[in-house]
Amino acid sequence: MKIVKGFRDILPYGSTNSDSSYTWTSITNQLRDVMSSYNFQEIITPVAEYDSTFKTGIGEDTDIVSKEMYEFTLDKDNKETSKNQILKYCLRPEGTAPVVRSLIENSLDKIRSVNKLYYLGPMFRYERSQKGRYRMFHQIGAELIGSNEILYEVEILSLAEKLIKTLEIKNFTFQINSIGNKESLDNIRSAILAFGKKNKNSIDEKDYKILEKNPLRFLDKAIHKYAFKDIPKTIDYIDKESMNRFKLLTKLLDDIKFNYKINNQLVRGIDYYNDLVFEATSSDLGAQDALLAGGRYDTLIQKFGGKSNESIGFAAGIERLILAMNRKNKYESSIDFFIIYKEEETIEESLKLALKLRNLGIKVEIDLERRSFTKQIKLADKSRSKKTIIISKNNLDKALVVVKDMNSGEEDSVNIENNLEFLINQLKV
RNA sequence: GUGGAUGUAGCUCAGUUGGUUAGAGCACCGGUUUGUGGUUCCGGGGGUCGCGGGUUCGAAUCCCGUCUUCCACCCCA
Repeated sequence: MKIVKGFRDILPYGSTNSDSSYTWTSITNQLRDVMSSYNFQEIITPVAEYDSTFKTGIGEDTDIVSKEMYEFTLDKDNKETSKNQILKYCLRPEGTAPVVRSLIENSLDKIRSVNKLYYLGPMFRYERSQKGRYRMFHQIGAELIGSNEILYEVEILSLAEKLIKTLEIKNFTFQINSIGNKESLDNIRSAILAFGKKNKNSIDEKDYKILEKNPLRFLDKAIHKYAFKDIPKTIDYIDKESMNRFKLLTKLLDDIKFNYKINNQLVRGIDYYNDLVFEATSSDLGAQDALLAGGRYDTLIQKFGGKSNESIGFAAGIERLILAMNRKNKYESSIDFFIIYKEEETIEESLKLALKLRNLGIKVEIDLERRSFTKQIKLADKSRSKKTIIISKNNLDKALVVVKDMNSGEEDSVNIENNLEFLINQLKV
C-alpha cells in the first residue's frame, strides 16, 4: 500500500506547515478571505476534464499538455459511446481552462457581464518532483472575465500581492511585461528566430531546437546562458495600443506604490496570454521559485466557442506560498476547555458538562480513561488548552466548578447552573 | 527524460576493518516527584535496518537490480 508518487498526505500531526492539516486549513481560509475581500466568488470545477479542454485551452505544443498531463481512457466508455469516438480524460493541470469551460457551459457570461471568480484545489502534472514541485499540488487562482478595463489589471495585481502579504511572505518580487497582441507576438517570434539564426554558431544544439520550436520559450529560459548583446525585447515589437496600455499600467501601479520590475524577457509557458504577463518569485525557494503567475487572455473564451470576452487572471501555488512563509509551527491547534475530574465518581457529571458546552460550539476535551488528576492536568497542558474546568465532588454538590487559566494560573469559582455564560465570556478575554 | 545524493523505531540520527538478542535523543504509554500542569527520576511498548536477489559459516554493513525521497537540469505554480 503506497501513496502515488509525487502526491502527499496532509496529516493532523504534520511536522511542517505544509503537511499539517490544521495549518493547511488556516492558510487556505486566509487566502479565501482575501479573495472574498476583493469580491471574487468561488467556482468549484471537477478535478477531471476531457483532454480537449486543455488541448485547445493551453495549447498542444506546450510542455504541460504534450508531456505533463495525467491522461486516461476507460474501457467501459466504449459500450456507451459510438466506437469510433474515444473519450480521453485527464486530471486538470491548471485551473483557468476549466473555469472558462464552465463559464461558457453554464452561461455565466450571460448572467453577468463581468465575472470575478476564484478557485482553490488540486492540480496534477506529471513531472520529476523536487522541492516546491509536486505531481499533485494546489493552486488558488483568480479570473476576471469580461472586461479589458486596465484598472482591473491593477486590481488583479494588487489582489495577487495581497495574498502574498497576508501570509507574511517577505522576499518576493513582481515582474511584469507586455507581449502585445497576436500580431506582435508573431513579430517577436520572427525577430527572435532571426536573431537566433544570426547567432546559430554560438547556441547549443539543444537550445537551438527550442528556439526553432518555440522562440518565446527560448527568450524566456535559454537566453540567460549566453552573453548576447542586442537581444530582442518584446517591448520593441508590440503594437502601439498594447504599448500604451503597458505604459498606462505602469503609471497606475506607480500611483498606488505597487512594487514591480519590468522584465522584457518574461513570457509564459501557456499559449493563451496576450498583453500583460506577470510573475511573482521568491528568493527563498530555490529552483522552483515562482509563487504565482498570470496575465491577460483576451482570446481564450472565443477559442472555447464563447463570445468575445476579454479576461485576466493568475494562479498561485499554495505549497510554494507555504514554503516561502519560512516559519515553522506558527499555527497550532488548541482547545478552549479541558475538563478535569478530581474523583472518578464525578466522571459522568463531567462528561455531561462537556457535552453541554460542546453543544454551544465550544471546543472541549475530557479524558474518559479515568486517569489520575495529575495525569489529566498534564494532558490539558499538552493539548494546549486555554483553560481547565476542575470538578470535585464537594463543589459539584453546590453546582460549582473551578475554572483555571492555564497561562496565568488564576482560578475562579463558577456556578454552572445559573452562570454558564460566565464560562463562555471567559473565552473572549 | 538526464545527472548527483538519500533510505536504520512515529521524528532526528548513531551503528567502528562484515561477527552473536540493532542503539540514543525526542515523541508515545505507565509510574514517580513538583501544593493542581510545562520540572525530576524510573520503567515500558514499538524496527522484516526501503524492497528483491547475490557473495559469505555469518550482511544494517560488500556486490547487482529495483523503488522512494531529495538536489540540479528541464519545466513551471
